[in-house]
Amino acid sequence: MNLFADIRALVIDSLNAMVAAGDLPEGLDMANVAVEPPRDAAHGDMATNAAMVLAKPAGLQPRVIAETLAARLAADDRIVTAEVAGPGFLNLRLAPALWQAVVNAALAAGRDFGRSDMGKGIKVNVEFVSANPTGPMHVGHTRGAVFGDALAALLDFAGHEVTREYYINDAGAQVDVLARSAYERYREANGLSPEIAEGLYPGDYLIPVGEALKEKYGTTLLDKPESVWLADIREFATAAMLQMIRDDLALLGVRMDVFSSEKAITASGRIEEAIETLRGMGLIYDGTLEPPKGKLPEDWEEREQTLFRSTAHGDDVDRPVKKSDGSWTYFAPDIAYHWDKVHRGFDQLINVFGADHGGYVKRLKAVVSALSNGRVPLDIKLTQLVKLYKNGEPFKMSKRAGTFVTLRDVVEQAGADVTRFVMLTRKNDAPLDFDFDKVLEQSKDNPVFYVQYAHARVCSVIRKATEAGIAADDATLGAADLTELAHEAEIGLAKKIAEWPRLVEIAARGHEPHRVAFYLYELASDLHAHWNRGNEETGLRFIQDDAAVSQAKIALARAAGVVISAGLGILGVTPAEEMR
RNA sequence: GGCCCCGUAGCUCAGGGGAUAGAGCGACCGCCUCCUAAGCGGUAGGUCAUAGGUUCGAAUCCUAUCGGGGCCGCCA
Repeated sequence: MNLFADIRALVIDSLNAMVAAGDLPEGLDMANVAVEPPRDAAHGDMATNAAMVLAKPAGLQPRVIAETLAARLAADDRIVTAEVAGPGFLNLRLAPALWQAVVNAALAAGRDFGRSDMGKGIKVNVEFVSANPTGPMHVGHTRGAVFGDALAALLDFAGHEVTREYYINDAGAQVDVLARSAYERYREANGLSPEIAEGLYPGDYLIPVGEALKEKYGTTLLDKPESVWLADIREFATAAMLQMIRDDLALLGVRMDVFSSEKAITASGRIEEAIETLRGMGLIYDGTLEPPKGKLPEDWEEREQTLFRSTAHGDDVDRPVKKSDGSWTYFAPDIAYHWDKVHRGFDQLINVFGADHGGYVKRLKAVVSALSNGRVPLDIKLTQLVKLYKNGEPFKMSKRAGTFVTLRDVVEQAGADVTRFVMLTRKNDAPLDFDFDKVLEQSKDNPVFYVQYAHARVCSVIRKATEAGIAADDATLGAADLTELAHEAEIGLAKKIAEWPRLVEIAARGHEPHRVAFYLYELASDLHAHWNRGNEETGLRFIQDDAAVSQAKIALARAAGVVISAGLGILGVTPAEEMR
């Protein structure tokens, strides 16, 4: 049940009736007609811009349209008043029964309240994390993991068919470096001193891998040339790293549906297929690139390479797919991988990358555009840096030094719920400060706590009522007579609840899970405020002497709790039943 | 040099064509005999970086400029 959608439908019907009656010309585009909550609640419950949007194409004064529309809307028994205001806004007041019905709908649907079918039949692939399998996940990966997982959950809630996917970069030079690093740890496990040369991965996490290699190979690989052991150790170490990454993701409650391997795609011949397909479109050619403007690299020299004409699909320059020695660039398997995704029948692709991959956005969009003939949109969400603070001091992370702060460090200190919520209370493209001290604070300064507390209060009311002998189970609350729920403060809370289905669609459409977090904060705030009004006006308390009246009021609280629970579910945060 | 993101209250940030631009923190003043005061109410605080443009209407869209960050052919 989406009350805003219902009323918009009523407005559109009324406009069509006006067309039929000759009050409006035919053929008007009503796509921009919106029904939304007014900025100022004093204006009414909902406002529509219909008259202003249609005035110009209809060749009429906005107020003329608004007056006629108002008269028609007022005839519907759901509309109490329809007033023309300002330049042509139409402010609507709705019958209290509609808001009460929202409470009923929330109780009937439970955590499914707000689910949408806007994504029905749309297959979406959300690729996220895709960290190199060369070490544990760090803080930056954590943000991408949380964002991608919440976005996937949001799209699912909005009715899409969602696949969570991880692309394993297990074919490039970095996994050779991993193999060499692991080999040194293998030597170490055999009592030799490791030589962690410059450029190898120095982290301790490879020590157990070295020991496992000793278990498997004993001393047989010692003092053998790299050509003997590289491939085997690479495979072994990559598998170990991937398992570590899966464990890290599990700490956050993130589970992937599909792991795609760069190595497998390369071996499958997909690269050649994809490049030939592009060549058939005239988008592959041999040529040379202009040197980058500004600071010229010292060793710049012109070389002929195989290039992808990405400029034909919106990129700024064409991009090399082959190095001058004829081997593939990193971009080539990416082309094959995205071609593979298109071929798997997805209708929309979403990639979540760190902001340092910003330079790849245009060329990947060009690839997907070319290979899907423009059918499949690719949205790339870049997550900005996370700055960690503790005791007022910034935490540094440096993968090279082996001293970077890992996902595990963060989750063990802050907990998965807190980590997830905090990382979602910011737009993906804004930098994020993560202060361990603030994030663990139990006060209203901490949004995680604040929202959790609101949910716990609802649970508390239900417990108290039950103890007092008032049935407050969902079935009873769902059947409660809500006509008692008429106070302006109670209707106000119901209105906030009514915004939830609309919020879900807006957030899903924009691929913006942070909107859920902000909405939950607002809803929690409304609930806390309403709770405190009970101090002054005892008639607003949830538990009253009369059981039936109590049940109506508790139903309202429970409806808010249901929405908080559903929203936290999307964010991957457990709703607290009590605070400790 | 080019491309991408950002610039909104003292601070951290929402809002991203619509009415008088919001929240939290910090400051100040109030609220517990009462379902959790782990909370609530109020006051103060703004040339929405700047300058043009589009529009009935711009913090929001476009252009330019300034400031911050990121990226920029054989690294992944």
